[in-house]
Amino acid sequence: MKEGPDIALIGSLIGDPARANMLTALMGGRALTPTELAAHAGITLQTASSHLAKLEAGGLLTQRKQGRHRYYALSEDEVGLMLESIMGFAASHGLTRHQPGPKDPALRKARVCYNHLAGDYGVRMLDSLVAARQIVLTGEDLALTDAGRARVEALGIDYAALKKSRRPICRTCLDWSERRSHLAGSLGEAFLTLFIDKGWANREQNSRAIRFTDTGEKAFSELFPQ
Amino acid sequence: MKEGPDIALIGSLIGDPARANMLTALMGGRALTPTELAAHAGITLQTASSHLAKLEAGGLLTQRKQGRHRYYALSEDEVGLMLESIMGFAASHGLTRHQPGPKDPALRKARVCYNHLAGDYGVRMLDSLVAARQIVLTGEDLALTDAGRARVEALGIDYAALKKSRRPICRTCLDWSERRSHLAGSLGEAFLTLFIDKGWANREQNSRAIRFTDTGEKAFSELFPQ
DNA sequence: CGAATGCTTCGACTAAGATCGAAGTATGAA
DNA sequence: TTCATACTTCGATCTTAGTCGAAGCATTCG
Repeated sequence: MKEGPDIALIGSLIGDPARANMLTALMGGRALTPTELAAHAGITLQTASSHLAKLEAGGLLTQRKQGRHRYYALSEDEVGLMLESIMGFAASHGLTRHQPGPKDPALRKARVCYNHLAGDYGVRMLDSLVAARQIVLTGEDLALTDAGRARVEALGIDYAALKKSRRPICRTCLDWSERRSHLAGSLGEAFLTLFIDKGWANREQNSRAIRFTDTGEKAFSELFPQ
Repeated sequence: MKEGPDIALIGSLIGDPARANMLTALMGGRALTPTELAAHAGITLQTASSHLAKLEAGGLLTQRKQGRHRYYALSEDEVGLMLESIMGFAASHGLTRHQPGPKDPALRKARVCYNHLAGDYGVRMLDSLVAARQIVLTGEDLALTDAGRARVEALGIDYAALKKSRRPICRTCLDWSERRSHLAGSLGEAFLTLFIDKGWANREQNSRAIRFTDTGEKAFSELFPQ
C-alpha cells in the first residue's frame, strides 16, 4: 500500500531506552557481552537478552560466540552512521541524557564513532587531508588521491588490504558535536587503529572518549596541521 | 548518568507505524494537513492530531496555520537527512512496506527527498557537477566553485539569496536507492524548484516520484552530461 | 564428574500508549 | 446569526511490549 522503506521497524528498535543505551554503548566500538550491556542499560540479564535478540533480528547487531561469552557489536558501518545522524539531530535540540559534566569536553574533543575518530580532532583530520588535496570528492563520495595514497602508505597503513575489501575506503560521517563531517570508512578505522597502536591515543574505559598522550598530541598536530 | 544525546526519544517518535507513515508522506516535500496525514496513516483525525502534537514537540515537524487549515512540514533539512539515512538502512535490509510494483522504478529514477532531487537523476546531477569542477569538497562538506557559481546564476538561480540564509548551500544526502550521495541543501532545493518552474518535471500526486517531461529529459541530459 | 558462570527461554505481571467516540473550539461561508 | 468544516481535547478501552523471577542449556574449571 505504502511506498518506500519501512522506517518504523528501525525506529521502534532504537526507540526503547534500554536498547538505545546498549546501542550508544556499542558506538564505543568495543564488542560487549550481554552482561556488560545489561549493566549499561540498567536492566537484568534476562531483559537484555530479549532486547539483543530483537536488535540482531533487525540487522543492527551481530554476535560472535567465544567460549561461554557472546560478544555483540554493531553489524555494519551504516548502523554507526545512522545512529550518529540521529544523535546529531537529538543534540541540536538539547535532547541530552546527561547533565553537562567533566566528561563532556573530552567527548567533544575526541571520541570513537563506532570504529573511527570523531569530535574536534576527527573534523580537523579530514579538513587537513582535504586542504592538502590528499582526499577529494568524486562522484562516489570521498576518494584518496595518489598523493593521499602515498601519504597513507608512508604511515604504515596497508592500502592494498583496504582496497581489497568491499567496504568503502572513505566516507563522510556527520559529527554531532561539531556539526561538520569527519572521516569514516575503512580508512577512518585504519587511522584510529594507527593512533592507538603507536601509543598516541587511548580509549577510555566505559566511555566513547579518546585521550591523546602528549607525544600523540604533537604527532597529530604535525600530521594534520590546521 | 549516561553520556551523549538521547536517541531513544527520536527513535520512539519514528518507531510508531502511524507516525512513520506521516513522516514518509512529508518526505514528499509538500506541507500537509492533519486530515491528509490521517488518510496516509490510515487512522482517524483524532489519533493523527495527537501524533502530530508529539512530532512537533519532538522538533521533527513545524506547523503553519492558514485559515482553518493547519499545514505540517518537516522542520529542518536535518530531519530529512536523518530519515533518508534510516530509509537507506531499512532498504538495504529488505525492509520495505510495498510489494515492488510499477511505482518502484519511477521512484528509483527520480523522486523528492523532502525538498531536493534524489534517485538516479539526483546522483547523476551531483556527479556531473563534481566532474565539471563546479562543486568541490572543502572542509565544510561541499562548496560551489567560482565556475559553479557562474553556472548556477546563468541558470537563473539567485545565488545571493542562498548565500544570505544561514542554511548550508550544499550538502550531501545519502540516497537509499542508489546508495550514493546526491545534492541537498538550499542549492539542491533551488535546482528542483527550477526544474519544476521550467516545466521540465512534475511532482506526482500522493507520491514522492518526479516525472520528467520529454523536453525536461533533454534539457537535463544537456545540463548534466554523464 | 560436580560446581560455577554466562546466557536463554518461559510465564506472569504491569504500565505505557495507541486508538476512537463524544464533546468542545476556531475559522469561514451563507 | 446559523451552519459547516477543520481540528483539538477529554475520557475510556484495549493491546502491546518491557520487565523480572524461575527454570533450563551450554561451557569451562577444578
